[in-house]
Amino acid sequence: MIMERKRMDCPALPPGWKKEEVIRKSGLSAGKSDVYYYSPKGKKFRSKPQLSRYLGNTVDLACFDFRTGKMMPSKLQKNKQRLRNENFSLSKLFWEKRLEGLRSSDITQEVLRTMELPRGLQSVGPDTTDETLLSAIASALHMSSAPITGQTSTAAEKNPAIWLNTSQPLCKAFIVTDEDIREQEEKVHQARKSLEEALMADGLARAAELTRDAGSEGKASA
Amino acid sequence: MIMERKRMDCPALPPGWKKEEVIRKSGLSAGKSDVYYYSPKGKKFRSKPQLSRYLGNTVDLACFDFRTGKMMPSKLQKNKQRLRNENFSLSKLFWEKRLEGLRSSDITQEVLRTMELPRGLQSVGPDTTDETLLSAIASALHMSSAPITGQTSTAAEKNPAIWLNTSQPLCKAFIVTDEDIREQEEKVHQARKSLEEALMADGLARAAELTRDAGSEGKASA
DNA sequence: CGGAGTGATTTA
DNA sequence: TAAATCACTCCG
Repeated sequence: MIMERKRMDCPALPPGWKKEEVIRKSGLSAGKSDVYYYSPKGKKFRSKPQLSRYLGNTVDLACFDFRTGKMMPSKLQKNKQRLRNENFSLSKLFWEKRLEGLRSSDITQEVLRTMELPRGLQSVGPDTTDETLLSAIASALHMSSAPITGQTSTAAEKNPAIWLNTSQPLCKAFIVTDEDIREQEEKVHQARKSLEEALMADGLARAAELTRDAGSEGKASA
Repeated sequence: MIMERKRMDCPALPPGWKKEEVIRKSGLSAGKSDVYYYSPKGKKFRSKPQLSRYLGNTVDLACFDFRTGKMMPSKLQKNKQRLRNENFSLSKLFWEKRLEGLRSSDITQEVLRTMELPRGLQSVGPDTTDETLLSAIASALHMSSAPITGQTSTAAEKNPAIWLNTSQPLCKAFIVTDEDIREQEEKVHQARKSLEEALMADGLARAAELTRDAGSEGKASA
């Protein structure tokens, strides 16, 4: 029988980290449980994102199952799917960002240079030849203008990578209407906003986490 | 741009019911939307089955389209077709379920005997007569036929185990239709699962608590 | 512990 | 496959 409510060593994490499971005793969720982790210094973590932010890339939590405290290779699959989608979004953001850059260098570009980027974004960023830019434009247009070609490419929508990697049927996407242009402008606007928010949020989160850590540890050691 | 996140009157439902549509803002399903309904008293409903269970026979939702909030006569056909097929083996399911209940009950009894139980549960556990089994079935049925007794137990809906603590007015639940039985088949299954989980969890929690207490007292008296 | 928001699973 | 339902996470 498992001992709940006790801080257990967690082999999947670095030495000194503990895991605790607390059963809810009443309310609608009676019987459900909450899982917490404690750093070697005693800081309490209540969620995987929180843990992730703290550990950064010192530990890869991609396969880490927060509830069980174990590495679950099976999760990798699902994460891959997720990553793919994230790459997708990031690709979109990145290229829309590029387009925007053609018109004006902007605040967001500044931000990008001055802070660490999400992994997915970095991997997309490096190649900036005209050819890839063109593909990206076509791709971006395609994604938001299915009606133009009459296509309904579910695959492309969910996995733009297939469009980004193919050198081919993008020409069709250039049959564009005014409305599509307007639509795209809105997309760019929203994308910029989203990106800024995401980056800001991430940066702030890290800062906040670190600040709190300092606070907690201060208390703990006091 | 449409204003989402606003509770709209829903003419297809009784007066006072509201409908809300919320767009998912992030994650894999970003852009998709969820539809919720709110009863006149403000209770939130997240799916048609949930709504159905609550409204029961007071409102016929056969043609009700949950997403749009409107009556769609076209839906009726499919429902009738499906029901006819299922009626085929309904009584059989019911009795199979009853037999299965005997077995399942025994399994749970094992659990009950091997660990300490919350006070309310103890009174239920030891007794294995047909009477308690009947009560259990009635209780379970009751959960899916709130309209019959006019009761609305949020707690019961979310955590069936809570019903084990109530001793009563289950007899009314036996005014049941074939469809109710079919639905119940699934309910019973889920309820049993939840119950076992809840008992296990609760038992473990108590055991842990006792262990800890014993430990503390030991230290204290030492 | 609650509950909104999102992931995971089931259904049509 | 997508839509509908259900389950869970995560933070207040």
